[in-house]
Amino acid sequence: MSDQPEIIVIAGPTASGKSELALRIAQDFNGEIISADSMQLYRGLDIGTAKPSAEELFKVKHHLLNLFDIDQKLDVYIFLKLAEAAIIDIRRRGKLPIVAGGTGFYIRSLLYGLNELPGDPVLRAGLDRQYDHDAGFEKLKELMQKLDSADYERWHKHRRKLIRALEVFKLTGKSITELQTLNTPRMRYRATVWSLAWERDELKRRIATRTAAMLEAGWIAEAAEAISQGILNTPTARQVLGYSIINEYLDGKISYERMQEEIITSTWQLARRQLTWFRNQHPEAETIAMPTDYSVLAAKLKNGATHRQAECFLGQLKK
RNA sequence: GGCGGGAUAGCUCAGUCGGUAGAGCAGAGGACUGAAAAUCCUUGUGUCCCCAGUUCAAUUCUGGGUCCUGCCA
Repeated sequence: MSDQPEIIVIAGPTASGKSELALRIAQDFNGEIISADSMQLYRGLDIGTAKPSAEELFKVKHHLLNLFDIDQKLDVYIFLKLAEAAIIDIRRRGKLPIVAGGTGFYIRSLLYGLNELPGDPVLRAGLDRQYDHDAGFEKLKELMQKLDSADYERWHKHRRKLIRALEVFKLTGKSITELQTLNTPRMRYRATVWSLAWERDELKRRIATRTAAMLEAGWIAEAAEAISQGILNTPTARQVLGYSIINEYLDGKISYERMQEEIITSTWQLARRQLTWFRNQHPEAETIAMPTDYSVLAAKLKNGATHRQAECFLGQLKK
């Protein structure tokens, strides 16, 4: 039985049916679910992030849901530490960890680890204050051009990434680009990784249908509440899709139909980025053409040896 | 009915003092190692509404037509 995977990962774009599949697998294989979703980590964004229902939460234990308030700042590293701890916890209790979510960056960091580069929240907060605005960006570029031309070349259009590069440079005296190239990330788990893939138009239809359902389920009231709590000005949670569009509707700037259309469009754009990510960043993943009968997938797991981590590593970073 | 404005990329529109045209959005592809549901990069041939006229040459000028739209009746 040593051939069995240590963890199962179900990835894919939004509205691809990850949660549903994870739930069935968890029930049939004595598992618990770890959400790999940057926004489900927050309390209050239930409908808007399509969190599992109370009933589903009752059936199967879920981890990494509702752990933070909306005004708290999050990042991959925080997720990574929590997810690693959750895996250890679940396995210690003899259960199967099932990671399910659409935040590819988080999933990859869990599977391959993050280079042990230093981070200093206090330093970064200072850098944010100094450079994370249009005026500061110009100064940041000038500074980085002098300090480290490799980082500057790579990131001079991404303010945030340049700030992180500066942070690492200040802590180590070295270029983040250089440090990231030091070792090749390899799979750290014996994992079965599935990437759910739908035919394009079908996924679009699912997104449209689900958006309508979410709005009918009370998303607008939920958003109004989050907005009154200031979500639009929070450091991380303000990036959630939908809420600022709903805000425009609440302000009377756009019609209901327009709001719904814009949400569907943004959701599709998200899905496309996710598809690009899973297509190119996950050599270990097996693509599952949806819809696929659950029985077929369950059989795959029972047969074991579905993981293929041994030969998987991420390609060298391009210069 | 009268007097205007408009008709150009899937959408909103710019432009061509006559040499067959370009932005934003959408769409497509890509990147991504501490904000990732974010951020960024690449990618634009379409009867320039129709017909006739002037011209070497008309989407651009002239005339007629069709369809939108504003104000007055």
